[in-house]
Amino acid sequence: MPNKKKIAESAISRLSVYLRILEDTVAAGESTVSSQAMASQSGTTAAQVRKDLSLFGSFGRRGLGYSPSDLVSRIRRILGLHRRWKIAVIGLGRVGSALVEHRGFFDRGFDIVALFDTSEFKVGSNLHGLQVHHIDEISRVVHDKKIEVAVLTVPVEAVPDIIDLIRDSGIKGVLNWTPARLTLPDTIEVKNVNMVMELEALSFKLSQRE
Amino acid sequence: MPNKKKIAESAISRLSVYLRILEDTVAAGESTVSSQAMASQSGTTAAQVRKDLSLFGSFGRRGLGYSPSDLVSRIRRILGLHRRWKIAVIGLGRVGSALVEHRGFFDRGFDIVALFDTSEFKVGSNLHGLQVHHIDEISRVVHDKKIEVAVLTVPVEAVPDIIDLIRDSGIKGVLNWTPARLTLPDTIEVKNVNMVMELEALSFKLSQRE
DNA sequence: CTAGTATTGTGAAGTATTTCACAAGTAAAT
DNA sequence: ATTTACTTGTGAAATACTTCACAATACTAG
Ligand SMILES: NC(=O)c1ccc[n+]([C@@H]2O[C@H](COP(=O)([O-])OP(=O)(O)OC[C@H]3O[C@@H](n4cnc5c(N)ncnc54)[C@H](O)[C@@H]3O)[C@@H](O)[C@H]2O)c1
Ligand SMILES: NC(=O)c1ccc[n+]([C@@H]2O[C@H](COP(=O)([O-])OP(=O)(O)OC[C@H]3O[C@@H](n4cnc5c(N)ncnc54)[C@H](O)[C@@H]3O)[C@@H](O)[C@H]2O)c1
Repeated sequence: MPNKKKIAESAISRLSVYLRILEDTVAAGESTVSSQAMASQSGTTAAQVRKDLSLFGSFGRRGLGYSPSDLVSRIRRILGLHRRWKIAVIGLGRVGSALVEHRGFFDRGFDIVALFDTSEFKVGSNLHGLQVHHIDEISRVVHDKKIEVAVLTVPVEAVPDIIDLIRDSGIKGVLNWTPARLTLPDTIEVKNVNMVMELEALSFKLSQRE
Repeated sequence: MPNKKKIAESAISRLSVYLRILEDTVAAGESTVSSQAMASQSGTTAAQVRKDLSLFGSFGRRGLGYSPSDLVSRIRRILGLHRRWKIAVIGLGRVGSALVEHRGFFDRGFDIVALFDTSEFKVGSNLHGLQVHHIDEISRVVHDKKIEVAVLTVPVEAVPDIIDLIRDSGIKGVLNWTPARLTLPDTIEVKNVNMVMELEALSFKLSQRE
């Protein structure tokens, strides 16, 4: 909440990386860590690390370095991870159900608390201890459970059918697994996970090598 | 192969987006498309579209626009998609098997042709018509089948056990689903898919809103 | 043939991001 | 006390990326 200065996307993803490194550093019992140490473990430069941190404050001590445990809480707070987030998964096919069963999200502060589908075989059933709701109930459930983020893992063809429901559900952010380009108001943050685009970027880089 | 000029990562992912839009344009039977039309469908600006394309050549006609079908083949070739790619999946758990059964990769030029695991229940069995090999066979299979890319979907704890095998297997690129930071020579391209980092970026943006 | 409208390709200008480089702070050794 | 070895924080410089703006080209209408 201090400043609404524009922060680069790239700086944010580096902070995520630093956070993991620092958690390892804390676990290893180290009491200080230098920007150089963070840089070499994250594949960037010491100057970049210091600049990234300095966007949010002065967290280190000259001559000494940073306190890993202090920095962990600083970065958690910067990234909004000092609280837990409630997530809904929409579409419980192969990807959706893999996500629901994955404990890695819970471990990092993200609680999957509601599931939605349309299939008559799935609605009403239980998955990993959670009841599957019909997508038409999304507004009510999002409101009741105070859900903020939806992970969208429906077939791309289903997107037009549900985009309005999502828009009006009160959801604040979407992690979109479908290859569709979602049209949502910019009051809703959208992040896309697109495996094919990643493979295409690999293809480009490998092709360039000749 | 024309120029090895450095091309921004961001430009490449936009080209992937343009490609999808152009395929739709072709399917809709349009015979021309303007940079403005591509821009509005992809959420960028007409100048950006033209600049991105001009990094690789002059593909349009002044006053007229571009030929969608011509541009599709141009971009396919730029991205290295004028040929098919052979992919191996390493780790056939929830995520790995979801990927294997997904036809979206095949549809866009990526053939999953080999599977690896260590579990005695999986090695030797069949998945989606493919035999599961033991990871120790990776070098032989990669060589025999001329595989270039591996998708890594093993538990993060297994990464140290297999990183050397991957390094020496002849694989040219890795799509890494694990949260581990892979240490591979830079003759091997690595792309990371990290769901938690995406959620953290969402968390940051939603937190900034207050 | 001319006027009017559309649209590309691209240097130049404008922003954004990364890297440099150094003053300033810390501690240990002597 | 002074020297030496480290290390941060941050303006300034360098690089990278995006946007601007306009000459060049194409077509249609009159
Ligand atoms: N499987 C993969 O490896 C993979 C990889 C990358 C991207 N994706 C994308 O992820 C998405 C899901 O893929 P999948 O393989 O899990 O698909 P899937 O077909 O296995 O599952 C889709 C699920 O969505 C449900 N569904 C259908 N219409 C719905 C609606 N209107 N509302 C709510 N739920 C609905 C279905 O009942 C089903 O349970 C697709 O868009 C796919 O392109 C998949
Ligand atoms: N499940 C998810 O939603 C999800 C989401 C994001 C990232 N991930 C990551 O993807 C990876 C896989 O996740 P998952 O949920 O599919 O795990 P999983 O436990 O379901 O499957 C892992 C598979 O890897 C195999 N394996 C173990 N050691 C191996 C080795 N040395 N060589 C080859 N195969 C080996 C196992 O036999 C198993 O089949 C993990 O690193 C996880 O953090 C998973």
